[in-house]
Formats: sequence, structure tokens, C-alpha cells
Amino acid sequence: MDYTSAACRDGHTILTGVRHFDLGAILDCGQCFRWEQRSEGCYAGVALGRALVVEQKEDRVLLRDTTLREFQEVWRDYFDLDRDYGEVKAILETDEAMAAAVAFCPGMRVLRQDPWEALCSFIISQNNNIPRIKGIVERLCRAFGDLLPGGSFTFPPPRRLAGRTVEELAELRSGFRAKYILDAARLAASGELELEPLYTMELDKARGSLMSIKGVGPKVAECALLYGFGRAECVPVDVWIKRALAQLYPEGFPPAFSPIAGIGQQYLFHYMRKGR
DNA sequence: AGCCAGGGTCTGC
DNA sequence: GCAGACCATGGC
Repeated sequence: MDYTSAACRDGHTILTGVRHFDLGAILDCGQCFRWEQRSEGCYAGVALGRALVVEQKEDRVLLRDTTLREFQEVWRDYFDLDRDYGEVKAILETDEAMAAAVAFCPGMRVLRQDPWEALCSFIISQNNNIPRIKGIVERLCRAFGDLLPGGSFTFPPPRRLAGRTVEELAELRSGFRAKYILDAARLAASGELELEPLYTMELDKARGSLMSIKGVGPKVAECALLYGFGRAECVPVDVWIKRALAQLYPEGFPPAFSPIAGIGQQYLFHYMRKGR
């Protein structure tokens, strides 16, 4: 567990002794698209149907207007706080190149996001850049999500999108991805594609299942599994990771990485893009 | 103007 | 199986 204590004061939950946790890096490294920086170390966003303002100062993390119960039931898992990233990094640091990536951003973590949101967001991500992905996702939520107190919107569930038309989704300036979003929503809403089993299904079966969606190839499937279904073995290979693999790991990642290779991928991705 | 952005599909060999 | 055209959009 990567924090010492959680306590509620004046309606806010305060975590102390938080380790291996760099809020800014976690929320702005291309794994999620619904958080905006408000000020230094302070971010506002929506996840799992709830709005949150969260702030980090050194080893303390403040979750505004959050009961202890909500922290325990929702955010503790979302921020992957039950995982000991000391152990993860001990494995990764046995490798020289990965040790450099970890050293560049020791506070990186992989979030446990809502599966549908992760799937849909990474469908939108294809051949796209992060600011524009965020824009499309935001317009999608404003158009079809539920209004929350405070003015933000939830991510619309499959049922809500399944009845839309390609034209309506294209109005979000999602381009050629509109038909893919719709196909995913219809499959998920009809039950033809069940998401819940993908948490535990044999990996190659899960990959195949996701790739039955139009517009979902190996990269998007891997992203959905890693970020949405907590499958830490999954390694999305985009152009950056492809370059890194070619240069540093022509034989692939060391086998010892396997159970947490996807987390290693996140350190490496961030290092490749933002490091030096 | 041309290239790139956390890719995938479709076609032709 | 694999290369190449094409796909919408926006920033640089």
C-alpha cells in the first residue's frame, strides 16, 4: 500500500505518507484525458461517474469534498494505491535502460480507469494527438453525459451512445472515428460484447474479443486492457514504444517484467516523450 | 505546404 | 503475411 493514513477533515479526505506518486505526471502522461490542471499540484476532473478536485503537496494528497467512504470505495482503487510501486520499480530497475526511465519520473503510476471510458477514449486516440483527444472526449461528455453538480459531465455509457448516428458523433469533430465509437457502443450496449469478463479472461481471448470492434486493433485493445481492465501485463506499442523497443530491447522486454510490463511501458513512454 | 499526432482498414500482391 | 493508400482534424 502506497500511503500511510487516510483521514477526513471538513469534508475533505487527506492522505499522508503517499509514496511513488506524482499527481501531475500521472494525470498528464497520455493514459487519461479528463483531467485539467487548476494550479500547481492541483487537478480537477471526472472519473467513474464522479467529479473530483485533487491536490498534492509532497507526500500529502488532498481529495476535496470526498468522504472517507468514497475514497475507500472509489479513488483508492482508481489511483492504484493498493499496489506497492516499490516492488514494481525494484523489478524494473534491474534493467539499466528502464532504471533511467524510472529515475526520470519515480512517481508515475498506471490508473485503473473505467473500462468503457478507456476503450472509447483509445478508439478516439487513433492517429490523433493528446490535446485533440481531450477535446473530442470533452465534447462527447458534454453532448451525451450526465451533468454533475459543479458543471462537469460524466462519460456517457454505451447505451447512451448506441442510439446516436454517425453524423451526431462526427459533429464532435471525431472524424473517421465516429463510426468506430458507434460500433463499440452498439456491441457493448447489446451485450454482444460483454466487458465485465475481460477483467479475468485469458489475455489473447480478451484481445481478440476487443478487436472484433471496428476500429480496434492491437494497440487500442492493449490500451483498453491495461488502463481499463487493470491488466498490467499488457504493453501498448505505439511509435514511441516501438522506437524504444528497437533501440533498447531488440529481443523484447526482459521476461522478468512480464507481470508488470505495462507499467514499465508507462515509465518508458513518459521518459521517451518528456525526458531530455 | 507539408508533416505529425498513443492506428486501423482495406486493397493488391 | 505484408506494404501502401486512405481516413478527419488541428497544430506547428
